[in-house]
Amino acid sequence: MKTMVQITIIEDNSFARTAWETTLNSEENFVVLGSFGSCEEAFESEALKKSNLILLDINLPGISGIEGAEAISSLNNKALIIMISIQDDDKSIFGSLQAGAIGYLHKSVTPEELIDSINIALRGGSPMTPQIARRVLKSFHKFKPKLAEDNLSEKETAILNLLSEGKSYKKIADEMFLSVDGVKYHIRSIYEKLHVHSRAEAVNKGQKLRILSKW
Amino acid sequence: MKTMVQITIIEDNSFARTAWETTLNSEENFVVLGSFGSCEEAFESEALKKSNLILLDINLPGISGIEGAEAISSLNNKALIIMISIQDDDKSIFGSLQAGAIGYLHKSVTPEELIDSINIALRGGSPMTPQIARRVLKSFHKFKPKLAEDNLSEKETAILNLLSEGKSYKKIADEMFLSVDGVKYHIRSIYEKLHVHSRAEAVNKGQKLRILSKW
DNA sequence: TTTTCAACTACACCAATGTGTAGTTTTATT
DNA sequence: AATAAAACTACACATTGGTGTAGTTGAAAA
Repeated sequence: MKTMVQITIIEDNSFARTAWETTLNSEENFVVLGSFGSCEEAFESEALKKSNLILLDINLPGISGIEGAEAISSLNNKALIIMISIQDDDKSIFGSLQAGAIGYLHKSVTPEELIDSINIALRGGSPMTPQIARRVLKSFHKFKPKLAEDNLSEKETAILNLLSEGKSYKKIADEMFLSVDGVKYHIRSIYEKLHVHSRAEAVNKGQKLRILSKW
Repeated sequence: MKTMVQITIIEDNSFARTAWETTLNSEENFVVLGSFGSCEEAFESEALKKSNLILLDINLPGISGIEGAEAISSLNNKALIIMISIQDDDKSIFGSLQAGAIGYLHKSVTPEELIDSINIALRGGSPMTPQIARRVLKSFHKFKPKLAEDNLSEKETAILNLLSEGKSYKKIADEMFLSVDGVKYHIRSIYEKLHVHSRAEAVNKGQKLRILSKW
């Protein structure tokens, strides 16, 4: 017997659940180990631990799909988690991805698409609709303020980076060949441009606006 | 005449360039407005400004594809930029996405895949290979340290979030029904766990480890 | 040339921060 | 019940940080 892909389904709508179950079971190398209407039920069985792929609905009674994904990935971090949702708001999408999901499908997937998606996941890919992909990519785009004046200058960006490393005014001054008050001068403008009043806030905003590098 | 999709190609390998050009021109609703061997050349022409889609190689002589993407998206932010690359390192991928690209293809794409990808982009999607998608999604996953001890407790996480908002010890103490020294007590452990010695560093690390929310 | 402005330097001052040390209460372990 | 660890509270103190105000300089705009 070939190596089977062992799948768990968690979805509260029983029609959808059984539909997927039969679709997947009719594939040669797929077995549905368990299908549940809630995370709570799933956790009582052994299916989760043995599965190498989990289809997880976002909208579940009790423990939500996102919370579930988090729990599952700490229980069995080898399992690939694919979320299936009717929502496509930022919270659902990014929450899921942060929780460890590697794919995000819309509930309207056809059986063929579902099977393709699972195969993509097994091959190391990330199945998702192009629209979701765009949402995700957008979150990487650099923030472009309307007015050029709102942009930090090169010097200011450099100082913000040093601030983010926790360096004191003195150290920054030394590194940038400025007086301590010169550093303060620039920091004043940084704070003004970012509308903040402390290093911590500035660093936070710098990250969110992708002024500070993230990788 | 139907509305044409106006395309610019920037790719230094002339074989690839002309191959794509002919592929795309043979499509009914695509026109290649210009194809160039470097960003410098492209910027001298009007093609870029008129295009609504740009295929951009990453490895270019002179101005790199990433720098080019940045320049192009500030010149013409309606244009959809699809990167085409043989590299798949983090710097290339995330640099491109940050620069404003909405898709990322491997150079080995077939003509059919290229056309499909362009259509996906035009429909508001983000064409990319499943493997690239996985890389991108991975960057969202929460950091999971080996030892549970290294994890911040719920209270610590809450405090770190307040720190990131620039709140003073006093304010945090009030909000969390603790004494100022109680807050300090927790901050000591936060700093110890994150190996930092200041708010700014802690916020920075918190963001990088995805302890602080990014959206 | 005069004016303007950005880029500094300088000083002052209080609030906030980081850290050492120590004591108390609560919670979990044995 | 005894003990240990975690979760605080408390105090002290040097350092750093944020901000107001003001003066200098050099380069660009009028």
